[in-house]
Amino acid sequence: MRWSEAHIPTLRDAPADAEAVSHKLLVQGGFIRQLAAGSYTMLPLGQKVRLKVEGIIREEMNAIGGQEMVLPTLHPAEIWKKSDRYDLMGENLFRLKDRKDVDLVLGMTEEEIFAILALELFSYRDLPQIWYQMHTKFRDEPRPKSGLLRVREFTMKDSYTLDIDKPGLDAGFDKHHEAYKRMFSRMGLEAVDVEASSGAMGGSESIEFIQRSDAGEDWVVTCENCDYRANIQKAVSALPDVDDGESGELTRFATPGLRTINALAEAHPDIAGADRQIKSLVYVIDGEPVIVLLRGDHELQEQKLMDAIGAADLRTSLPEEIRDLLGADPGSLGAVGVEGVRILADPALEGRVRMTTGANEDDWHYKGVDVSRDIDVTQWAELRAVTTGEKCVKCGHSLELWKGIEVGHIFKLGTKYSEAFGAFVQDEDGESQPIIMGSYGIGVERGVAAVVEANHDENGIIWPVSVAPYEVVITVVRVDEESTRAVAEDIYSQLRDAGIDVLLDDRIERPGVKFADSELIGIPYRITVGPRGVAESVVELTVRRGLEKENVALGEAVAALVDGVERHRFGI
RNA sequence: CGGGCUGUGGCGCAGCUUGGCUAGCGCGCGACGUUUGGGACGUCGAGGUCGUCGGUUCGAGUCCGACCAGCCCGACCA
Repeated sequence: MRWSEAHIPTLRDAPADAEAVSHKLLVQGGFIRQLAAGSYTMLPLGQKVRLKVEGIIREEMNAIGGQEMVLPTLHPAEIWKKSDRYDLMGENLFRLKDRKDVDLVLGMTEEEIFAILALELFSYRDLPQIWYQMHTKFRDEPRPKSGLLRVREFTMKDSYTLDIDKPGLDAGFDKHHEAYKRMFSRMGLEAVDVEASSGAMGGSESIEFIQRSDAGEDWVVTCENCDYRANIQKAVSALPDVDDGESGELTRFATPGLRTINALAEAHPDIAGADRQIKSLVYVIDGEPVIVLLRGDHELQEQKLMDAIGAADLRTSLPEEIRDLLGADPGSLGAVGVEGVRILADPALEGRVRMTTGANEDDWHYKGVDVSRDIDVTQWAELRAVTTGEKCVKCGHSLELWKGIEVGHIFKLGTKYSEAFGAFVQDEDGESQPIIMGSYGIGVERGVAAVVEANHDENGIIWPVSVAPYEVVITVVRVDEESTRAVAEDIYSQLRDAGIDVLLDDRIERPGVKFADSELIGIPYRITVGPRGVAESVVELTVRRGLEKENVALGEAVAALVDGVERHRFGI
């Protein structure tokens, strides 16, 4: 492409409120434009990158036997009602009506539709299958943000495995796991695979791929020593053993004005250090009140609570609801003797004695609480949030907490959707079995943004060759100079003939502008052709990463570029 | 949904407190000329329903109200 004929609207002034670097650089470089909150145009440059990312994903999906198709994004609401997700997905699901007043939704993921396609499978002999598409997904996000990192309309590669049994599912899952590692590495990411919560998708095992970045929204826990890594929504840690001594007598005592864990701990350090208190929280989960118990110095990880109950919706209780339920205000709450309410407790409380907790009467607490004796725990579940420095459950070394971008997520779904839609096949014995599904997603544009977050410097983007909009830019220093121009044109056609994706900067601009623009938009190789070099039969080769320059003899330039590009085209 | 902020040529902003007549600045854009190995300069020029609606006023970009949109901080996801 000739730059003079291309639409590459670079901007010198960045959007002032662009928080994420990728957002700023993609806008400045003329890759994307915002239309509305969470709605972006891919300009020619952006679309080229997107297509390259899709190409990598497609190659790796096909390599594991994936078959690409395209499903509708406009779905009858009825289908979503059938899988129960019409309600489950809440406000995030875009809903609309057609002219006949029929309820429709815009697809936010497509387990349902693929399960319906699976109705055409009848025998275990038809399995396994890996089906996928790359298509638009719609999500009415409460808060789109950070440019392409969190949007309402985006391209997702979503694939689904269909298997007759658990080993089949495991195999399909592992294939995806490996394919995902290759994809991310090929596009220039160092995404880490971590244990994750399955959330609203349903399913058992799940792994997220997280690219370390402060622009991200996910917190990841990793061990400094071993291979333990998990999303904070799932992460666990080892706690030092506690010796409370002998169980004692349950006793009420007055605590006027002491409404917080800290206040109580300060007033009664002997019996009520934060780690000797029971923190009692009241939530409303899917409409039902639930009491959540944690050690006083621990914080609740809400996703764990959702997962423990298999809940779709969660909120903290209102003060008046709490008063109706327990008869006291927050600050004096507890679960001792409470009946008829679901009580979840964190394992850090298991077996603890001589604990302190609220007595469900304002300004009164209990001491000498023996958890197993005094509290009727309905369900024990990992609920607390891991913090930095706690110890790894696998090896005992310290855990680190860091922030990243979720670029991919793979789930073992099970039979939820096949059962809902009746996707059964006959097994070897002629028995009808629900197809076991797995579901695997990658956000394409988010991937593009993550690449930029991970590959840039103060001058702009540094695209890996594998996803660069152009692999080489030829910067013509003096377009008006006949001989210079002729040399540039010659290199241009040679590179094109060699199959290189090349951009010829033939704009009538000063050199400084061209250098700056080529660095901003991040083309990995630049060949500078100017009268000075041409006079000596050399051109200047610049590698974007590091901006190191060297003069290359005219006759060798094309070969050097082709070699460089081809060595990095399939990943760095 | 709660909290904070913003809306003025394509982009980035000033003007608003203290209404006043032709609404400015930088970048970008067009023409001409001089320039051209790191974001040039001169001259001329094009381009704006001041987010929308309503109100106050002789007069509203400026004051008041409602609404809309966008951004940022908190609860969700590729």
